[in-house]
Formats: sequence, structure tokens, C-alpha cells
Amino acid sequence: MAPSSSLLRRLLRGSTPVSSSSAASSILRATFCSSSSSAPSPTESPLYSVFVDDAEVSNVPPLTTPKLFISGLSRLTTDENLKNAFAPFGQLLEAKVITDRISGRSKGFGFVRYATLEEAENARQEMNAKFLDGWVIFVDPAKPRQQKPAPHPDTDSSHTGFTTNKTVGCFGF
DNA sequence: GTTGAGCGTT
Repeated sequence: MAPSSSLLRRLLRGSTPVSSSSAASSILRATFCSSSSSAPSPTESPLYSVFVDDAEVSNVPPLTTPKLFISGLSRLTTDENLKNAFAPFGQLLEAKVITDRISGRSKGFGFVRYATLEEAENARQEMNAKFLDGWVIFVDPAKPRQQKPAPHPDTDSSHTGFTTNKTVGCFGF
């Protein structure tokens, strides 16, 4: 539900937004102090090296969508600012800050869509927890606005409904 | 006339 960015967001909340960008960025960078001191010797069994550390889900492995959800935007930030901030990271197919049509002002978050996942990953790792317009922005994979129609077009309730239970009672014996 | 949770208009 809530990505790890939420924790940082809460911690960053209540602090003076823009005072010293240099000092704040240092603190943010210190958070990512990960030192993998595991040196797998060739003589050792690689079996144990496989399960190194499943520390957090907030890893940086692969993105699943070129669409990024930018949160933590300043209310002064607009589409152009967001585009300018994510432009040099790849070809932006879409960069828009969501604004309420009622109030007509930014909701504080936006979306950026890159051409490829690589650009999205790059921009994400490069722009995650960075300063934009005096506020720390968080970039995370955006959820599909329009859910996929039917990858599983099961018009059930019409078939016999025989659920073939593949649960073989063979657990090693 | 700003201080903060969250996923957008076509």
C-alpha cells in the first residue's frame, strides 16, 4: 500500500522545507548507506550466497511501468517544472502535475511517463527524494489509471466451474 | 493567502 517513501515523507514533514539544500541532501544520501560486506569465496557454497538479504521491498530492482508517480511536489510546482526536472533523464512522453479543477491548483503530485523503463528507472533513482521547488519529491511507480480490461476474461458462472486442483499431495514423499 | 495524503483529464 504505502511505499517506503511514506516513511521518509513523514519524517521530512514538519521540517523547514527549504533551508539548506546541501545539508538536507547529505542526510538523505546517508540513508542509503548500504555496504554489502559479503564476499563470496569461490570455495564457499554459493547456495548460501543466493539468499543474501531480503531486507526491504523498497529495493531498486526493476520497475514495472514507465509511468512514474511523483509525490511531494510543491504547490508552486507546475507541469513545466516537473517536465524540466525529469526532462534530462529521458524522453518524457507525459509530464503532468495533477491539479484540482475545483480549486485550480496543484494537488501536490504528478505523473511522468518515460519512453522506456530504463529512463524511468534512471529518473527514479536519480530524482527520488530530491529537491524540487523547495520540497522533497518522491518518485514511485504509478498505478495504471485504467486497469487492464481483462487479462483473465473468465466469464464464469456459466461454465461447470470445475476447479482442477493442481495441489498434488506430494510434498517430498 | 502555502505547508501536505495521495494515483490523473482526456
